[in-house]
Amino acid sequence: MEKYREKIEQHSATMESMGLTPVAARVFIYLMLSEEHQATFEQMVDYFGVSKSAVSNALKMLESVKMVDAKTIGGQRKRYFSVNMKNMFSEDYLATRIKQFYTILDDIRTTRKADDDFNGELEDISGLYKMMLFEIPLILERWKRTIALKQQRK
Amino acid sequence: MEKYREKIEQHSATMESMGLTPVAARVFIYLMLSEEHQATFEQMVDYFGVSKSAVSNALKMLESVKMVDAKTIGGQRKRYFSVNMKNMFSEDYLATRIKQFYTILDDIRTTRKADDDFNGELEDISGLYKMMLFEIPLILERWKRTIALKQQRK
DNA sequence: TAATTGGTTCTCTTTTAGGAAAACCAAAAT
DNA sequence: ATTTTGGTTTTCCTAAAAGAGAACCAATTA
Repeated sequence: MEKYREKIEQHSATMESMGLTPVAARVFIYLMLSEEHQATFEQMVDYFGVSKSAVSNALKMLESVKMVDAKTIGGQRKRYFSVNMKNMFSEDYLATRIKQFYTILDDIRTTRKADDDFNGELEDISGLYKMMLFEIPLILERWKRTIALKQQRK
Repeated sequence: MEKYREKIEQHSATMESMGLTPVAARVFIYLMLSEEHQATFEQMVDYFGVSKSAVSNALKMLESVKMVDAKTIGGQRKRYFSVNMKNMFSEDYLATRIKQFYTILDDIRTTRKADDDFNGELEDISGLYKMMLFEIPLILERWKRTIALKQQRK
């Protein structure tokens, strides 16, 4: 893992810009690069030289947004944490955000009953987000099929 | 504008959860609800009773991400700020974020030359994001056509 | 039963972000 | 030439976030 220090720093910066805390960002990248793409609590505390609470809270946060999950091996108490790709930016998560946004737009549109150009724009953008909400599941559907095909070929 | 106080508070909470600062969120919603969907610096300072620097910085931030822009009227120095719907979540902005993300995934995939299941997952998710990058312009294209049609009917 | 392991939670400190207040500045008006 | 207008920038303060360190706790092991 030593050889990855620099790379972890670099990618973590990007993840921080997407809203992760410093330690959470590092843990996330670390896990993806680690042997068997999983690691223990202790390994991460040691590697980064940060406190147990920092790692504990980072993991808690990452688990809460489904970016990471933990498994035990052979009934041992120790947990192995790993990045959970498939759930990460789930349909639900995206859908919620999109809905939140066009809900505001629609409300503003009906509140200001002006029927001017700006109301038209509000309607247009709201329409775009609704299209997105409709199209995204279709894209995901197609994506899943390409994956299924890939699996078959193996 | 007085009658909107509550509504502005309510929607601003959502916008804050999407990453805007308190004042930026309020300015953004205020502008959409205001007469002619535009307002002056002074109006906002007065309405919210916050400092000029708070409003100035909020506007600076909102302009930098293309959510708001300013125009002058009749060569006057005073600027009228308004929400810039069409640019807001522009293709470029989305594209940059999406690229940032799959760039990390692709780099990690090539770095850990493991060729295991996890590498497969990385490739899958990266593929999804690339699909998105490809599909989004198509959706935008169709969206623009529906808008054009609407314009014609007027 | 005591000690160890694998964390979590609590309290305290440090860092950072958001905003206030005042100084500042350029353009326009007087 | 001075004052006013329409902001911007700088400095400072406060509050919130991130993390340290120690205490804690439940499960396991000795």
